[in-house]
Amino acid sequence: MHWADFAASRLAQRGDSHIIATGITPSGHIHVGNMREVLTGDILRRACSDAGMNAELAYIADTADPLRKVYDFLDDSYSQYIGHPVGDIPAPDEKGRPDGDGTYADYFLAPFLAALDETGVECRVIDNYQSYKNGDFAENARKLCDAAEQVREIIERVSSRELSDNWFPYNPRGSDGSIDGVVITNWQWPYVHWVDQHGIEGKADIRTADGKLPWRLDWPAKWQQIGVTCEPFGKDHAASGGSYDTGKEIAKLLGYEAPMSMPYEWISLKGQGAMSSSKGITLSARQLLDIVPPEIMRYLIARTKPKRAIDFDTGEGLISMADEFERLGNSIPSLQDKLHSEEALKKRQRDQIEDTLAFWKYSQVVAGDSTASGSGISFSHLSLVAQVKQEDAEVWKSLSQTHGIDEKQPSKVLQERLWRMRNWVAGELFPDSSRVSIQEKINTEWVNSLGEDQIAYLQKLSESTTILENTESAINQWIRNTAQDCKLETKVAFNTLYNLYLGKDKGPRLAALLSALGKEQIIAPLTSTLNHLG
RNA sequence: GGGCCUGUAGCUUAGUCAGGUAGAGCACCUGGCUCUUAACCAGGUGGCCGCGGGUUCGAACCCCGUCAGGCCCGCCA
Repeated sequence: MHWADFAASRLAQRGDSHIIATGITPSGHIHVGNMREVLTGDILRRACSDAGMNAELAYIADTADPLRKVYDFLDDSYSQYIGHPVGDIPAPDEKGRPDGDGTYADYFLAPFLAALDETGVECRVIDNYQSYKNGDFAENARKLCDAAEQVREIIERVSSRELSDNWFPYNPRGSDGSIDGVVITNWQWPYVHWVDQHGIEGKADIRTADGKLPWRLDWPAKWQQIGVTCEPFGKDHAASGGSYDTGKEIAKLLGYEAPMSMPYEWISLKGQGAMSSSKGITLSARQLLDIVPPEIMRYLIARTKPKRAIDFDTGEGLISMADEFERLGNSIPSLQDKLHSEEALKKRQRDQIEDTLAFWKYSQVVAGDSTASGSGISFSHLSLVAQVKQEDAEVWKSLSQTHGIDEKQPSKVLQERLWRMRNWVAGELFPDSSRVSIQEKINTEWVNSLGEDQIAYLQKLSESTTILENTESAINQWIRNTAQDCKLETKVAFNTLYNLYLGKDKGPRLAALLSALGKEQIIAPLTSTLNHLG
């Protein structure tokens, strides 16, 4: 059974209506790791719907969280905003100065939400800072402040850590707007009285956004307010004594049963380590979707159990995963037939087929549409054609010859695949091993190792270039017919030509490659090789 | 120091909760396609299931220990 269906079946035992929550603090570029959280939630939501339950995904933007530090991508002038809610401070401009349009939170949130939309994630966005302003936290904040000693006991016991004497279940903002270094002097509904690091005194109304609950309390308070029944979260929260453990007890204090947990592992970038904004190891959701088709991003998450770490390879690994996805799409009908046929399947086989079908189902950008995501063209082939053909029209023409697509009206999926492929090929993430590079110089060692029959073949090719037309089919005929004339095995002929042009034993469709090169470039290596042989 | 997660073929992994001959995909090899070999189709090679012990008729799975990687038990998410 697919992990999402399994989780849905456990949720079904709790009730038939569910709110799955997910959220992050928009303190910087929102990266692929965060994408896993949201996609995990979205796939679970679909699984619940498929199982006949009502299910909604709530995306909580933690905009009330304070700016922790001046990140590398920010100008030093941001130091004045440390401790201020990210939903309340200005966005950075292109130089990282706090002079951009809109809020800091929106600046990072907007592209991420757009990326979610592209990936087929359906969610209700909840702005946490706004929730504080609306007074949504008032009741829970009151209960927690009234039960301050009990709350302290829970956190100290469960996390086995000692809280400072002046710890209080509410962090008000001081006279400069920062929550850092503010000490509580008194609590009387609805005011928390404080003295800040400048020695200035004041009071915060907990029915407003004059401050916020500390994270370990903010979380369970939100569960209760929103009615969260399940939440995927990073493995850090899941560790014993971590925020989920304390959250469970705090929720009980608030008279609410904690949501079902769903811990997930990190995504790291292959060869670079864990995603970390501060170390500069990061791939934002936007950067990702500029090269990875959304259905393939979904596939990555859907096929991997949440507890398993993902080492994301944006190079060769992406090509092979995308090819796998394409093959999977082609095999769906036969898998379905196999599952429904009378043929006796072992349980293991059946499970495996069911899982595979689920991978495909949950990868679809449009839920329920099981045909739209396949493009019919493998990634590896598309990468080649995209490199060889500069004009899109030429790509469609080539694909119509090789794969029978409609040259005039390529599918939308395919068009999007191509622009992403072009972005990828143009950037640094594209793997060198898949780059097509024509040999600049002839490899004399290789030339000297050529057999008589191969030399005769090259000779014959060279003699017949004058009448050669620069089309794929003409070039293909030229290669094959000449080989036949020389009584050279086709296999050897191709091997020889791959070595001549690419310096490799194998390669992409040679006729396609050569026709894109142009006649002069076809002839030059032939001539220089024959000259070398004298 | 205390706790949690992960370790299965060269790579990605299923199976661990409910013990019953270790299953896939990629790569590789072979064959097929009077279209090419990085396209497509069929078949094949490849596993002391991290390691050591225990329970059992029987262990990848349960128990104890051990090694390796990651995470939490400060702030913050």
